[in-house]
Amino acid sequence: MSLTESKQNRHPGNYVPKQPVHIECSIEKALDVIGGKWSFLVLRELFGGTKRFGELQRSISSISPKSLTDTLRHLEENGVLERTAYPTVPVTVEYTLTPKGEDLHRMLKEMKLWAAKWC
Amino acid sequence: MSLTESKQNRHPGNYVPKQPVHIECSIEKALDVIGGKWSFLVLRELFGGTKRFGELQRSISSISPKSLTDTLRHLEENGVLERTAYPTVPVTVEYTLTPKGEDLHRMLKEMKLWAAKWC
DNA sequence: CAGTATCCCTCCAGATACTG
DNA sequence: CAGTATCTGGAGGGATACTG
Repeated sequence: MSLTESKQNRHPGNYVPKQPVHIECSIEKALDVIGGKWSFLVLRELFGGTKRFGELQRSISSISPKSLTDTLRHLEENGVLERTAYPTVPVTVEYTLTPKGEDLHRMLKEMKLWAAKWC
Repeated sequence: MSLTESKQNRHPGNYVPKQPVHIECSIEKALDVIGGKWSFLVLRELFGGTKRFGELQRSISSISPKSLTDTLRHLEENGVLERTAYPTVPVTVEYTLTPKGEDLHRMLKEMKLWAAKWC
């Protein structure tokens, strides 16, 4: 599945659905949030606490900066994480899960349980 | 996300990962099963009981036969559904969830709960 | 009925290079 | 450091026609 986003396109060339799709708020929405190729890997890292861009890039084997940015942006737009920039030199940026993001934990846990049982 | 499959390629041109990927048996595996564009829509139908190819095609808005076949095959390979063909004329084919497939229900339910709470 | 077989084309992932 | 800008191949999905 691919990721979708709102009409106003902040990200040239990425995450634009073929046709604007009305996402009914249910499984489809949940899958939109975690279904991306990298989403749950980023989330997994953030469950361990606040992380910086570089940290994420290093801990997620060879994700390109573009893919990481796209994924982070998509998660941010869906309100599961928060981006905070500190005006240091050079810039410092931190990513933290929101309560909505933390709450994904139960969902992910069910997935692990299912896989553990059947695979 | 896209779907992945085993090395022996039964489906020309579809569901072939760019590089063969070792799927660790966890969230990744669960996402591989339900993460496809059509997978959970097919599953949703089958939770309501056994269905035939044509029924699925009609109830899932305008899915092409090719995509439906691909999705069903992928779900079958992952052991979440079973295909049964009856030698009638014309052919009758039924798709039914396996226990492994039925058990996806808890997972899907968690997704709905999350979405209901936060969206 | 339940699929294959093709063609075709979109469009996104990943690589690379660059920058405030 | 934390990203953009740009280019590209090829998967993956639709449309259509056909068949056991």
